[in-house]
Amino acid sequence: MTKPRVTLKDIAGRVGVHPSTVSRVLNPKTRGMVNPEIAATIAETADKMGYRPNPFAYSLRTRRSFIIGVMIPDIANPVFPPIIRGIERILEPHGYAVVLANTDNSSERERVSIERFVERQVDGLITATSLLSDDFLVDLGADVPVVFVNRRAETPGVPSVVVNDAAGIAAIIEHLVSLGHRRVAHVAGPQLMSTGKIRYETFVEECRKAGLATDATLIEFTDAFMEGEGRRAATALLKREKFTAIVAANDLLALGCYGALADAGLVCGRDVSVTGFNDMPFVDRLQPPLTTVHIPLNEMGEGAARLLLDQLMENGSSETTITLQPELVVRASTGPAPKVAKK
Amino acid sequence: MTKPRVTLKDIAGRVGVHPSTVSRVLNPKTRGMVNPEIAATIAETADKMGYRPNPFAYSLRTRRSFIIGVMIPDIANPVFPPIIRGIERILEPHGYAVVLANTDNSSERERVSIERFVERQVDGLITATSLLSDDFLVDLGADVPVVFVNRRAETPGVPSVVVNDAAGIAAIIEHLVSLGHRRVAHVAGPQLMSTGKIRYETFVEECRKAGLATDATLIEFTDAFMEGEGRRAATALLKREKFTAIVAANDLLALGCYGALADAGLVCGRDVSVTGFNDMPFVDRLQPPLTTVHIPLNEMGEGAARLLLDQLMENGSSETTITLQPELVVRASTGPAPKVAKK
DNA sequence: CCGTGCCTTGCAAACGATTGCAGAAACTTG
DNA sequence: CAAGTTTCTGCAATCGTTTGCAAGGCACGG
Repeated sequence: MTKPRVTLKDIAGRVGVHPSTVSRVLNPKTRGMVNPEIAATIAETADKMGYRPNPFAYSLRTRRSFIIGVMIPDIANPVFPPIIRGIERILEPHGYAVVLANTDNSSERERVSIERFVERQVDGLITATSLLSDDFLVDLGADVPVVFVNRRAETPGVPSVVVNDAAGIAAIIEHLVSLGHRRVAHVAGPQLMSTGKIRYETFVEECRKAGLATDATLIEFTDAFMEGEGRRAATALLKREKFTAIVAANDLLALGCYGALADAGLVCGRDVSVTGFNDMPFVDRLQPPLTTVHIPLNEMGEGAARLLLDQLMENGSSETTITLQPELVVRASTGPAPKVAKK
Repeated sequence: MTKPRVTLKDIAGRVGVHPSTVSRVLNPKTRGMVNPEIAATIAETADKMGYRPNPFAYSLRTRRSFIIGVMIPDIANPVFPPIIRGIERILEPHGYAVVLANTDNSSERERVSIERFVERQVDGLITATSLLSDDFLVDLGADVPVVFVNRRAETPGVPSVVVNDAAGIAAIIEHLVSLGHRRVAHVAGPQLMSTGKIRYETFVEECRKAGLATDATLIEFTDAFMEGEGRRAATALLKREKFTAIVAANDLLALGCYGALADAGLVCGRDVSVTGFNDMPFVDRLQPPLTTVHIPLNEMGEGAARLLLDQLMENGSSETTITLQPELVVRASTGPAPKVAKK
């Protein structure tokens, strides 16, 4: 029993004008073209009849879908929901809908997601921590505006919003040094991702500057920013090295470290300190609460959405990269270095 | 430099047939109509030319968008991501894209979200823990199939997937009784939501059956399933009553109870036991780990998607309500009742 | 050899908007 | 008052599909 939708023609018939006139009235940009009196009548009856433009007809004609694709590794990772809400907060008022794609860190799934997006003719793309190289889109022959979030673009000119990873890592090292730690291990993120790479490089650099131990064996790389990998890496480190603290490249990896420490019968924050990165929701409620670097997730989303809008509206977008400042949050997972480095 | 998309006409021109023939070949249902040899040629060149159907033209003609709207309170609430992934796992292989709407528990925002969905001509709707009455859609004059998840429909015939709340609450009470608790408080959910209501009613019923205290003052209602409300409610309870355990209507409320206990200088799990509901991600890592009722979030999403597909395909869908069984998970937030009920 | 029916295929009309173009009416202006 | 200009509105094409209808070709039976 669907009551058929009201169309421009219906309104036109009612008012006694041509559909194109109705179209012009209903489009703010062209409304000025038509006689104000008639325009008022049209607008009124359109309203009265409950007119809703048919998005397909509109999109077919104008090739604008008002859909934005957002590609993330996994919505179940608490880092992403706030980013997404930030994106939606900005985009929704402009009439855009957001379609999500979870890739589970698989570059294959990234490919098909993007292909799906292009098929669906999204007007723009926001992609978080992607594995693919910058030019994945030109390969597809599509010129969809893209914004990276939490991933630095190699190509200059590709807009992205990132945090100052180096500053965050530096703050962590400084904090650990002030607590007396001298041998600090690093559970590094995937080096294919810009965040993983920069955090690792900064870690090495800052340790050197601070005069800390810089043995290569104090570092263990992971394949993915996931808890399981963190656990594996920390276990390996505990097996081969002595240290009093672990700097994990993000919170999820830190969570894995918690597990490894528990397995080893060590108390996190007393025997070994652990730090994370991101300050994702709920890490303040962990056992123990995690010392980490807070990054403004909401603003990252909003920034990405704004950069995208800039491109969509062809405003000579002034800025192309937004860098946000992180902030160290000290909680109970870090404490004074114990006298003797635990094995 | 967008290379213009390949259309049916392009292919037709290349092969030397009419576009409608190409259309028939590319549509599995009508492919049988056309000469197999020609069909093969067409399929091949379509493939070679990289044909991608224009979704707008298709939707305009057929009035199917292949978009499903999913309405939830807040994606940042860890209960929902697994549900959403479940939905997508089922829907995506059928070509459907999912558009999310966060309502922040505002019925006003629910209204506008639904209106947006209808405007966009979604093919179906899945809505989680909605405040609106069952018939919100008929008011809109739209006949979009709907499935409720985690919300019981009042109207019979409206498909929904829910968990057996009563069994969950019963298990909790049984557990608390076995630990020696006699005075148990309840932080009840909003009574406008079916889950809040059923859990509350079952709580009262089970307390009575088990011979526990049933003072009305042992119960405090909340306006929303949110941490802040849980904290407020638990604080109020602590101020006016004696009890040794709190049954919260869900995990978020339980989290609020944690806060209230900490404020009062009480140790959760020793002085006062706390239970939740849902077993959302990360509650096993809380301080202390939360005793709660596990519900299969992924399956809820999958079930909802399947029920929706049933409606979309007009299969005489056999079942209309899926009820999933919950399971008590005992962790450290519950312990033996202390000798003297804490005030 | 012709009528009947099936198998293919093309034609053209939708679906519901947007928009360049042209013409009619109204208004300036000298 | 004529010529030119502006303002408004309608016409019709277009976006890329799908699909009812009709017609051509061919085989077959009588």
